[in-house]
Amino acid sequence: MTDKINRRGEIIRVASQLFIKNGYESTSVRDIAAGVGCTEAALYYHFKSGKRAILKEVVEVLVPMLFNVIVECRDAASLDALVAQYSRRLLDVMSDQAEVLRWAVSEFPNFGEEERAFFYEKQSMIFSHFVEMIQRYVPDRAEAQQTVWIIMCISIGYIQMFYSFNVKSTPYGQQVHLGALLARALSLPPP
Amino acid sequence: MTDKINRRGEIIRVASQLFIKNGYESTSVRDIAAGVGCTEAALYYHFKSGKRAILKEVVEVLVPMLFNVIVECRDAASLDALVAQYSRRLLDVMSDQAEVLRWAVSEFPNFGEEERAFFYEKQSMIFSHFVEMIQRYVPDRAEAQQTVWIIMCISIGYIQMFYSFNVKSTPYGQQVHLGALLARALSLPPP
DNA sequence: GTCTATAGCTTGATAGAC
DNA sequence: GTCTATCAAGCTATAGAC
Repeated sequence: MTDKINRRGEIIRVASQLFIKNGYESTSVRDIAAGVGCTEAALYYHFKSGKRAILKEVVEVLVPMLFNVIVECRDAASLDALVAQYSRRLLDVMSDQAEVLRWAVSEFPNFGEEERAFFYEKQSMIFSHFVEMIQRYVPDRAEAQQTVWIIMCISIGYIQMFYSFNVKSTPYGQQVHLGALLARALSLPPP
Repeated sequence: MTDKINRRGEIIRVASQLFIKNGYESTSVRDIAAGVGCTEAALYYHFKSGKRAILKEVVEVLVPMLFNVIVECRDAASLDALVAQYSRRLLDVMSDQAEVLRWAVSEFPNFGEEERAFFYEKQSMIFSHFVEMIQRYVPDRAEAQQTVWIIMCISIGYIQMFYSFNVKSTPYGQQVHLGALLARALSLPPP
């Protein structure tokens, strides 16, 4: 009810940023406390099991961000339109997306059973949802699944390549366009 | 000339493994010394600038591994054959490749200017080389470049998805085949 | 080249007052 | 709920003997 009602949420928010920026191991409980503007001891009041408990809740905030772009592309008129919309939407949130993806890859080995289970559950939900969306245009289920894998692999690879590694196009090559890559890979007319 | 001639190389070898397994930050100089079988002080004899200097040389060993798979697929008779050969070869070394890729993604933000420059130089060399290989079958340069980007993005995405995250295929779906994904994305006959 | 010893710092976590 | 104070354990790095 007071305006400090959300110390806990604030801790998660600050911790997310720090974990993404510096990694879990390199972020100290002190750093988090400083960011929030309280002492370390106060953190241990809110999260009895300490740093690990904070990670767990951060995962529950960040992992959904990884997959949610997809859901927002319902009601496209065709596969072309869906792919165009998807890649536009993905590029909009790319910087965030790239950070979260890089973080997820880095931190995944440190995840415990619970965090992994949560990740797989979200991934699986989104995959099914995506396949259903694609089946409107590609009725054959196996083919729709393959389409989804291609979109997902290209998206992940593209993000890693051009955002995490910040690869510039080579001297000869103009900027690489995600939409064009996806269109070519799915044999759609170029955007 | 003695059999301890390569203490230095041994340090790099052990450090590479530990950095990949636990990350740079979480690997202590003590861990490396223990793995090598000497004291920390001895490490500081071989690497005057300490842990950081070790990272620099580890990068020079690991980054080339990331890209070298590609080079080994010369002299294929067709694009189909090249892609088939490439994905077979990549799957052979996939575990290593996945580990090194995950490590590179994780550690990239900690790289200094020199390490980044080294990374980009290798990446650029391999990209050019790959484009030339593809141009035997796809003479148009822009199209050959796009082909390479598609192969690279799908490979990276596939590795991250199925090795770094260890995503199992969903209930409905059979195992996802890298070669099939690449063939479909490049409009080649399925393998 | 390799060792022992240690300086000087940061870490995650807790006890106990308010 | 939040604080001060403190802890043991860990860290990188160096000095100096052999």
